[in-house]
Amino acid sequence: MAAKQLQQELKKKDPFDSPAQEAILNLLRTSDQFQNRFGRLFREYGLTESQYNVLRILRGEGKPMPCLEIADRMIQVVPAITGLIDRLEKLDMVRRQRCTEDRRVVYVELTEKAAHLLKQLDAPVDVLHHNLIGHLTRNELVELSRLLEKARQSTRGATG
Amino acid sequence: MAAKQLQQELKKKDPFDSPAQEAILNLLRTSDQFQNRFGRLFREYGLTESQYNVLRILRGEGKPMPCLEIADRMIQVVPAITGLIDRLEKLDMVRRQRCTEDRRVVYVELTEKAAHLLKQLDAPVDVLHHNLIGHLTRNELVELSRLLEKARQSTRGATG
DNA sequence: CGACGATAGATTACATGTAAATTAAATATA
DNA sequence: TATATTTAATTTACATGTAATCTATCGTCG
Repeated sequence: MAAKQLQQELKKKDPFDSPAQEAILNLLRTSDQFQNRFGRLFREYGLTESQYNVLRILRGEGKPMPCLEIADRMIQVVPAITGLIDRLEKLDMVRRQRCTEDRRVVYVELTEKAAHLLKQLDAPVDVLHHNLIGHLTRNELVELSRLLEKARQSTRGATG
Repeated sequence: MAAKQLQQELKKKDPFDSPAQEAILNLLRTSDQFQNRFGRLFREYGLTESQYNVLRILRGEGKPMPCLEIADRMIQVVPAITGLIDRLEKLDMVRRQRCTEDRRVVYVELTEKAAHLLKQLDAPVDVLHHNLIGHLTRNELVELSRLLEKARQSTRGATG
Protein backbone atom coordinates (compact mmCIF):
# COMPACT_ATOMS: atom_id res chain seq x y z
CA MET A 1 0.00 0.00 0.00
CA ALA A 2 2.19 2.81 -1.19
CA ALA A 3 -0.37 5.45 -0.30
CA LYS A 4 -0.44 4.35 3.32
CA GLN A 5 3.22 3.87 4.03
CA LEU A 6 3.75 7.14 5.84
CA GLN A 7 0.49 6.83 7.69
CA GLN A 8 1.61 3.47 9.02
CA GLU A 9 5.04 4.73 9.92
CA LEU A 10 3.54 7.48 12.01
CA LYS A 11 0.86 5.15 13.40
CA LYS A 12 -1.64 7.69 12.28
CA LYS A 13 -5.24 6.65 12.51
CA ASP A 14 -6.74 8.99 9.99
CA PRO A 15 -5.57 9.48 6.42
CA PHE A 16 -3.94 12.75 5.53
CA ASP A 17 -6.00 15.83 4.91
CA SER A 18 -4.46 16.48 1.52
CA PRO A 19 -1.78 15.31 -0.90
CA ALA A 20 0.03 18.54 -0.04
CA GLN A 21 0.19 17.74 3.65
CA GLU A 22 1.23 14.19 2.93
CA ALA A 23 3.98 15.30 0.55
CA ILE A 24 5.36 17.75 3.07
CA LEU A 25 5.42 15.22 5.87
CA ASN A 26 7.03 12.69 3.55
CA LEU A 27 9.63 15.27 2.68
CA LEU A 28 10.44 16.15 6.27
CA ARG A 29 10.56 12.54 7.37
CA THR A 30 12.72 11.34 4.51
CA SER A 31 15.12 14.18 5.02
CA ASP A 32 15.31 13.47 8.71
CA GLN A 33 16.09 9.81 8.20
CA PHE A 34 18.72 10.52 5.59
CA GLN A 35 20.32 13.08 7.86
CA ASN A 36 20.47 10.50 10.61
CA ARG A 37 22.41 8.22 8.31
CA PHE A 38 24.84 10.88 7.26
CA GLY A 39 25.25 11.96 10.85
CA ARG A 40 26.21 8.46 11.88
CA LEU A 41 28.74 8.15 9.07
CA PHE A 42 30.38 11.46 9.87
CA ARG A 43 30.52 10.69 13.57
CA GLU A 44 32.62 7.65 12.80
CA TYR A 45 35.17 10.10 11.48
CA GLY A 46 34.83 12.50 14.37
CA LEU A 47 32.76 15.05 12.47
CA THR A 48 29.20 16.27 12.63
CA GLU A 49 27.06 16.89 9.56
CA SER A 50 27.48 20.65 9.81
CA GLN A 51 31.21 20.39 10.27
CA TYR A 52 31.47 18.17 7.21
CA ASN A 53 29.42 20.65 5.24
CA VAL A 54 31.71 23.49 6.15
CA LEU A 55 34.73 21.49 5.09
CA ARG A 56 33.06 20.46 1.82
CA ILE A 57 32.22 24.05 1.02
CA LEU A 58 35.79 25.14 1.71
CA ARG A 59 37.17 22.37 -0.46
CA GLY A 60 34.75 23.24 -3.24
CA GLU A 61 35.80 26.86 -3.14
CA GLY A 62 39.46 25.92 -3.19
CA LYS A 63 40.59 28.98 -1.27
CA PRO A 64 39.98 30.69 2.10
CA MET A 65 36.50 32.13 2.58
CA PRO A 66 34.98 34.70 4.94
CA CYS A 67 32.73 33.31 7.66
CA LEU A 68 29.63 34.95 6.32
CA GLU A 69 30.08 33.47 2.90
CA ILE A 70 30.29 30.02 4.40
CA ALA A 71 27.19 30.70 6.45
CA ASP A 72 25.41 31.94 3.38
CA ARG A 73 25.94 28.69 1.54
CA MET A 74 24.75 26.70 4.49
CA ILE A 75 21.41 28.34 5.21
CA GLN A 76 22.77 28.87 8.67
CA VAL A 77 22.49 31.85 10.88
CA VAL A 78 25.70 33.68 11.63
CA PRO A 79 26.07 32.94 15.35
CA ALA A 80 26.01 29.22 14.65
CA ILE A 81 28.87 29.56 12.21
CA THR A 82 31.11 31.13 14.79
CA GLY A 83 30.79 28.14 17.09
CA LEU A 84 31.16 25.72 14.22
CA ILE A 85 34.40 27.31 13.12
CA ASP A 86 35.53 27.42 16.73
CA ARG A 87 35.22 23.67 17.05
CA LEU A 88 36.72 22.97 13.65
CA GLU A 89 39.65 25.13 14.62
CA LYS A 90 40.04 23.19 17.85
CA LEU A 91 40.02 19.99 15.78
CA ASP A 92 42.77 21.47 13.64
CA MET A 93 40.55 21.25 10.57
CA VAL A 94 40.52 24.96 9.70
CA ARG A 95 42.62 28.05 10.36
CA ARG A 96 41.33 31.56 10.92
CA GLN A 97 43.07 34.51 9.41
CA ARG A 98 42.18 38.18 9.66
CA CYS A 99 41.87 39.96 6.37
CA THR A 100 44.42 42.77 6.21
CA GLU A 101 42.41 45.09 3.96
CA ASP A 102 39.12 44.75 5.85
CA ARG A 103 39.94 43.88 9.40
CA ARG A 104 36.33 42.96 10.16
CA VAL A 105 36.60 39.94 7.91
CA VAL A 106 37.95 36.62 9.10
CA TYR A 107 39.07 34.20 6.44
CA VAL A 108 38.70 30.50 7.08
CA GLU A 109 41.06 28.05 5.45
CA LEU A 110 41.19 24.26 5.24
CA THR A 111 44.11 22.49 6.87
CA GLU A 112 45.98 19.56 5.38
CA LYS A 113 44.44 17.34 8.02
CA ALA A 114 40.97 18.31 6.85
CA ALA A 115 41.81 17.78 3.20
CA HIS A 116 43.07 14.34 4.06
CA LEU A 117 39.98 13.47 6.08
CA LEU A 118 37.68 14.68 3.31
CA LYS A 119 39.49 12.47 0.85
CA GLN A 120 38.98 9.52 3.15
CA LEU A 121 35.30 10.31 3.37
CA ASP A 122 34.63 10.60 -0.35
CA ALA A 123 34.15 6.90 -0.97
CA PRO A 124 31.96 6.17 2.07
CA VAL A 125 29.80 9.18 1.26
CA ASP A 126 29.32 7.95 -2.28
CA VAL A 127 28.43 4.52 -0.99
CA LEU A 128 25.90 6.00 1.38
CA HIS A 129 24.33 8.04 -1.41
CA HIS A 130 24.01 4.87 -3.38
CA ASN A 131 22.62 2.89 -0.47
CA LEU A 132 20.04 5.55 0.27
CA ILE A 133 18.61 6.14 -3.16
CA GLY A 134 20.43 3.80 -5.50
CA HIS A 135 17.25 1.79 -5.85
CA LEU A 136 15.55 4.64 -7.67
CA THR A 137 15.94 4.68 -11.42
CA ARG A 138 17.84 7.48 -13.08
CA ASN A 139 14.57 8.88 -14.37
CA GLU A 140 13.06 8.79 -10.93
CA LEU A 141 16.04 10.63 -9.48
CA VAL A 142 15.79 13.31 -12.12
CA GLU A 143 12.08 13.63 -11.56
CA LEU A 144 12.55 13.80 -7.82
CA SER A 145 15.04 16.64 -8.20
CA ARG A 146 12.70 18.41 -10.58
CA LEU A 147 9.78 18.19 -8.17
CA LEU A 148 11.88 19.31 -5.23
CA GLU A 149 13.24 22.28 -7.14
CA LYS A 150 9.76 23.21 -8.21
CA ALA A 151 8.58 22.86 -4.63
CA ARG A 152 11.39 25.10 -3.47
CA GLN A 153 10.44 27.88 -5.83
CA SER A 154 7.82 28.93 -3.30
CA THR A 155 10.62 29.88 -0.94
CA ARG A 156 12.53 32.07 -3.35
CA GLY A 157 12.71 35.71 -2.42
CA ALA A 158 12.02 35.30 1.24
CA THR A 159 14.80 34.61 3.67
CA GLY A 160 14.83 30.92 3.18
CA MET B 1 17.66 25.93 -16.39
CA ALA B 2 15.92 23.55 -14.02
CA ALA B 3 18.93 21.28 -13.87
CA LYS B 4 21.10 24.05 -12.50
CA GLN B 5 18.84 25.61 -9.94
CA LEU B 6 20.37 23.94 -6.92
CA GLN B 7 23.86 24.45 -8.23
CA GLN B 8 23.17 28.16 -8.48
CA GLU B 9 21.60 28.31 -5.05
CA LEU B 10 24.67 26.78 -3.50
CA LYS B 11 26.97 28.86 -5.70
CA LYS B 12 28.60 25.63 -6.67
CA LYS B 13 31.09 25.86 -9.49
CA ASP B 14 31.06 22.27 -10.65
CA PRO B 15 27.97 20.26 -11.58
CA PHE B 16 26.93 17.44 -9.34
CA ASP B 17 28.66 14.11 -9.49
CA SER B 18 25.44 12.17 -9.97
CA PRO B 19 21.65 12.48 -10.07
CA ALA B 20 21.66 10.62 -6.76
CA GLN B 21 23.82 13.22 -5.05
CA GLU B 22 21.80 16.02 -6.57
CA ALA B 23 18.53 14.49 -5.46
CA ILE B 24 19.75 14.03 -1.91
CA LEU B 25 21.01 17.60 -1.65
CA ASN B 26 17.77 18.85 -3.13
CA LEU B 27 15.89 16.83 -0.55
CA LEU B 28 17.89 18.13 2.39
CA ARG B 29 17.74 21.72 1.21
CA THR B 30 14.03 21.72 0.49
CA SER B 31 13.28 20.14 3.82
CA ASP B 32 15.46 22.66 5.59
CA GLN B 33 13.77 25.61 3.95
CA PHE B 34 10.33 24.29 4.65
CA GLN B 35 11.26 23.68 8.24
CA ASN B 36 12.44 27.26 8.53
CA ARG B 37 9.04 28.42 7.38
CA PHE B 38 7.18 26.23 9.80
CA GLY B 39 9.52 27.24 12.58
CA ARG B 40 8.79 30.89 11.98
CA LEU B 41 5.05 30.31 11.96
CA PHE B 42 5.12 28.35 15.20
CA ARG B 43 7.34 30.88 16.90
CA GLU B 44 4.71 33.50 16.31
CA TYR B 45 2.52 31.40 18.53
CA GLY B 46 5.21 30.77 21.11
CA LEU B 47 5.93 27.22 20.02
CA THR B 48 8.83 25.46 18.38
CA GLU B 49 8.42 22.90 15.63
CA SER B 50 9.04 19.99 17.94
CA GLN B 51 6.67 21.29 20.53
CA TYR B 52 3.96 21.68 17.90
CA ASN B 53 4.61 18.13 16.74
CA VAL B 54 4.17 16.75 20.22
CA LEU B 55 0.91 18.60 20.59
CA ARG B 56 -0.32 17.42 17.20
CA ILE B 57 0.47 13.83 18.05
CA LEU B 58 -1.38 14.11 21.33
CA ARG B 59 -4.39 15.64 19.65
CA GLY B 60 -4.36 12.95 16.99
CA GLU B 61 -4.32 10.25 19.60
CA GLY B 62 -7.15 11.86 21.50
CA LYS B 63 -6.04 10.57 24.88
CA PRO B 64 -3.00 10.69 27.19
CA MET B 65 0.10 8.92 25.89
CA PRO B 66 3.28 7.59 27.48
CA CYS B 67 6.42 9.59 26.78
CA LEU B 68 8.09 6.83 24.83
CA GLU B 69 5.16 6.42 22.50
CA ILE B 70 5.31 10.09 21.66
CA ALA B 71 9.04 9.85 21.09
CA ASP B 72 8.50 6.84 18.88
CA ARG B 73 6.22 8.76 16.54
CA MET B 74 8.65 11.62 16.35
CA ILE B 75 11.84 9.91 15.29
CA GLN B 76 13.32 11.52 18.34
CA VAL B 77 15.64 10.07 20.88
CA VAL B 78 14.26 9.63 24.36
CA PRO B 79 16.33 12.19 26.28
CA ALA B 80 15.11 14.93 23.97
CA ILE B 81 11.50 14.06 24.73
CA THR B 82 11.97 14.57 28.44
CA GLY B 83 13.12 18.13 27.95
CA LEU B 84 10.45 18.81 25.38
CA ILE B 85 7.72 17.68 27.76
CA ASP B 86 9.35 19.68 30.54
CA ARG B 87 9.03 22.88 28.58
CA LEU B 88 5.53 22.12 27.35
CA GLU B 89 4.52 21.50 30.93
CA LYS B 90 6.02 24.81 31.96
CA LEU B 91 4.02 26.45 29.17
CA ASP B 92 0.90 24.81 30.58
CA MET B 93 0.38 22.92 27.33
CA VAL B 94 0.56 19.41 28.74
CA ARG B 95 0.13 17.68 32.08
CA ARG B 96 2.16 14.73 33.34
CA GLN B 97 0.47 11.93 35.21
CA ARG B 98 2.02 8.81 36.65
CA CYS B 99 0.34 5.61 35.59
CA THR B 100 -1.01 3.87 38.66
CA GLU B 101 -0.66 0.33 37.35
CA ASP B 102 2.87 0.72 36.02
CA ARG B 103 4.57 3.42 37.98
CA ARG B 104 7.43 3.62 35.50
CA VAL B 105 5.13 5.10 32.89
CA VAL B 106 4.33 8.78 32.71
CA TYR B 107 1.25 9.74 30.75
CA VAL B 108 1.22 13.04 28.95
CA GLU B 109 -2.05 14.83 28.37
CA LEU B 110 -3.06 17.90 26.40
CA THR B 111 -4.40 20.88 28.30
CA GLU B 112 -7.32 23.01 27.24
CA LYS B 113 -4.92 25.81 26.51
CA ALA B 114 -3.03 23.60 24.07
CA ALA B 115 -6.18 22.40 22.37
CA HIS B 116 -7.21 26.01 21.89
CA LEU B 117 -3.83 27.00 20.51
CA LEU B 118 -3.82 24.07 18.10
CA LYS B 119 -7.20 25.09 16.81
CA GLN B 120 -5.90 28.59 16.22
CA LEU B 121 -2.98 27.16 14.30
CA ASP B 122 -4.95 24.90 11.99
CA ALA B 123 -5.78 27.55 9.44
CA PRO B 124 -2.33 29.17 9.26
CA VAL B 125 -0.72 25.75 8.93
CA ASP B 126 -3.03 24.86 6.08
CA VAL B 127 -2.24 28.15 4.42
CA LEU B 128 1.46 27.53 4.78
CA HIS B 129 1.12 24.06 3.28
CA HIS B 130 -0.64 25.62 0.37
CA ASN B 131 1.87 28.41 0.00
CA LEU B 132 4.76 26.00 0.07
CA ILE B 133 3.60 23.43 -2.43
CA GLY B 134 0.24 24.58 -3.69
CA HIS B 135 1.84 25.35 -7.03
CA LEU B 136 2.44 21.66 -7.68
CA THR B 137 -0.32 19.80 -9.43
CA ARG B 138 -2.17 17.06 -7.64
CA ASN B 139 -0.38 14.50 -9.79
CA GLU B 140 2.98 16.00 -8.96
CA LEU B 141 2.22 15.87 -5.26
CA VAL B 142 1.22 12.25 -5.47
CA GLU B 143 4.33 11.44 -7.48
CA LEU B 144 6.51 13.33 -5.03
CA SER B 145 5.11 11.33 -2.15
CA ARG B 146 5.60 8.12 -4.08
CA LEU B 147 9.23 8.89 -4.84
CA LEU B 148 9.94 9.93 -1.26
CA GLU B 149 8.36 6.79 0.13
CA LYS B 150 10.31 4.70 -2.30
CA ALA B 151 13.46 6.55 -1.31
CA ARG B 152 12.74 5.92 2.34
CA GLN B 153 12.49 2.20 1.83
CA SER B 154 16.26 2.05 2.00
CA THR B 155 16.04 3.10 5.62
CA ARG B 156 13.54 0.47 6.72
CA GLY B 157 14.83 -2.01 9.23
CA ALA B 158 17.70 0.04 10.52
CA THR B 159 17.19 2.54 13.31
CA GLY B 160 16.07 5.31 11.11
C1' DC C 1 10.74 -13.77 49.15
C1' DG C 2 15.07 -11.90 46.70
C1' DA C 3 18.34 -11.34 42.92
C1' DC C 4 18.34 -10.43 37.68
C1' DG C 5 17.32 -8.59 33.55
C1' DA C 6 14.24 -5.53 30.97
C1' DT C 7 11.68 -1.24 30.53
C1' DA C 8 10.26 3.86 31.13
C1' DG C 9 12.11 8.06 32.09
C1' DA C 10 15.47 11.27 33.59
C1' DT C 11 20.20 13.20 33.83
C1' DT C 12 24.55 14.76 31.97
C1' DA C 13 27.69 16.28 28.43
C1' DC C 14 28.18 18.25 24.19
C1' DA C 15 27.08 20.04 19.17
C1' DT C 16 23.81 22.68 16.94
C1' DG C 17 20.15 26.05 15.70
C1' DT C 18 17.51 30.63 16.60
C1' DA C 19 17.09 35.39 18.40
C1' DA C 20 18.81 39.53 20.31
C1' DA C 21 22.39 42.42 21.62
C1' DT C 22 27.41 43.72 21.36
C1' DT C 23 32.02 44.86 19.46
C1' DA C 24 35.02 46.45 15.98
C1' DA C 25 35.83 48.23 11.68
C1' DA C 26 34.43 50.33 7.31
C1' DT C 27 31.56 53.65 4.87
C1' DA C 28 28.51 57.49 4.15
C1' DT C 29 27.56 62.00 5.11
C1' DA C 30 26.90 66.42 7.35
C1' DT D 1 36.83 65.82 10.51
C1' DA D 2 32.93 64.10 13.47
C1' DT D 3 28.84 61.48 13.58
C1' DA D 4 25.61 58.03 11.91
C1' DT D 5 24.89 53.86 9.48
C1' DT D 6 26.24 49.49 7.88
C1' DT D 7 28.75 45.27 8.03
C1' DA D 8 31.48 41.08 9.92
C1' DA D 9 31.88 38.51 13.53
C1' DT D 10 31.13 37.41 18.30
C1' DT D 11 28.61 36.77 22.67
C1' DT D 12 24.68 35.39 25.34
C1' DA D 13 20.45 32.96 26.30
C1' DC D 14 17.72 29.26 25.29
C1' DA D 15 15.47 25.05 22.62
C1' DT D 16 16.80 20.98 20.51
C1' DG D 17 19.28 16.67 18.98
C1' DT D 18 22.62 12.61 20.01
C1' DA D 19 25.19 9.47 23.14
C1' DA D 20 26.09 7.43 27.43
C1' DT D 21 24.76 6.63 31.94
C1' DC D 22 21.61 6.42 35.93
C1' DT D 23 17.19 5.56 38.63
C1' DA D 24 12.94 3.48 39.61
C1' DT D 25 9.94 -0.04 38.65
C1' DC D 26 8.25 -4.28 36.71
C1' DG D 27 8.43 -9.33 35.77
C1' DT D 28 10.39 -13.48 36.32
C1' DC D 29 12.83 -17.20 37.97
C1' DG D 30 15.04 -19.67 41.57
